[in-house]
Amino acid sequence: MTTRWLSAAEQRAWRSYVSATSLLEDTIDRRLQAEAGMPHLYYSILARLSEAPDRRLRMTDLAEAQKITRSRLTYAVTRLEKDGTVRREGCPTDRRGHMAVLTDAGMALLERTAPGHVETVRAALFDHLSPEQVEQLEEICGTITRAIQDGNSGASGEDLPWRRRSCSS
Amino acid sequence: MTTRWLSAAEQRAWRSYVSATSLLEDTIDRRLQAEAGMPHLYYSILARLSEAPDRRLRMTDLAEAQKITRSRLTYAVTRLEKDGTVRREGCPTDRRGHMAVLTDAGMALLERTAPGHVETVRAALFDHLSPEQVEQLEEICGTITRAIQDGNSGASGEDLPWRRRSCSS
DNA sequence: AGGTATTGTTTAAAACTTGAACCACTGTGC
DNA sequence: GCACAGTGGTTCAAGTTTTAAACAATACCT
Repeated sequence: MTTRWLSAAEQRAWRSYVSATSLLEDTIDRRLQAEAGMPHLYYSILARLSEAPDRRLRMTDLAEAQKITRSRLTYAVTRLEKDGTVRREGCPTDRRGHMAVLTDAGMALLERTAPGHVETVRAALFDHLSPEQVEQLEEICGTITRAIQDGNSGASGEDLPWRRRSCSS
Repeated sequence: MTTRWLSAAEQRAWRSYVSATSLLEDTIDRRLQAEAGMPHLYYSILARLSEAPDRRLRMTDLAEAQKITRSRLTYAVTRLEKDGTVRREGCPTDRRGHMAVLTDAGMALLERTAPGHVETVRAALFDHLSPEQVEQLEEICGTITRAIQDGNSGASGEDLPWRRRSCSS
């Protein structure tokens, strides 16, 4: 079967996408590192916890929500625990389980750094997008997510673990 | 000054963006790791070289194009050289300089793995987007890139180096 | 009970990033 | 010509992160 290469328009869009996302991720990481002392992944773990009922989540659920391996999450939470932003608690209903709990210090850190983070996101995106574009963005990203998740459970059947990590850059 | 939080629509779009981009980057990395034996960054270095005149680029230019530090690029190219996909050559016009050159083996690897890569990108994006959405995506990503690049040279004046890495996840 | 699947951690190795120091060379001003 | 600031690129050591493969403890099923 012969390859269906990208059209010119698709290539332009793809390149634009790759550089924009990588630039933006760098920008966010830099800012978060400076102000919260942690990269985006760790910050987003805290943010996720802050929205969970009782500010706590099972390790496995958290890993799944963040789409990372449990091993990786264990490492991350260990570090966050050292920072004092997260605490582990045993799970009452399942003695194998552990909950990651956002501490008050963690919540305080979020409250202190969220404005800067939002400012970054605004400056990079929303201050320059029309309301229509915001909707378009959501729609497109939703499509991407659905495409990947359907594709994954379908074709290869594989789930976790995964490696995170013209020829379309 | 009080924080301008994200509107509901902006939050939805932002979350959608974050999970889509991270999922997609994972998917691409996994596939490229499996088929080309390298993560996306390295692959994209090869791809970039393949399009340059004479399949070669000055180290600094390459670093700038990829938006990474020279140090990081040195590391990457060293690895690619071990793989045999890139070779270093001295620069004829500036004896300080070095060119990274895509080898025949590197080109062959690209040709062998590009179809799979394109397939990944198609399956995740373009097979599910209308032509209008493709244009919207390009436009939005262009806006992001411009916003970040203008913002960087303006406010803080800083350039390189940078650190690569409710509270908006 | 006995076997199997989950949960989460540990471990050791490998991959990567960073920042600073550094050498070789270039270009500029005097 | 010659100091001298600047550029191009690498090296180095330290630190961070990721991975895969065990592993122990517990739960679930029959």
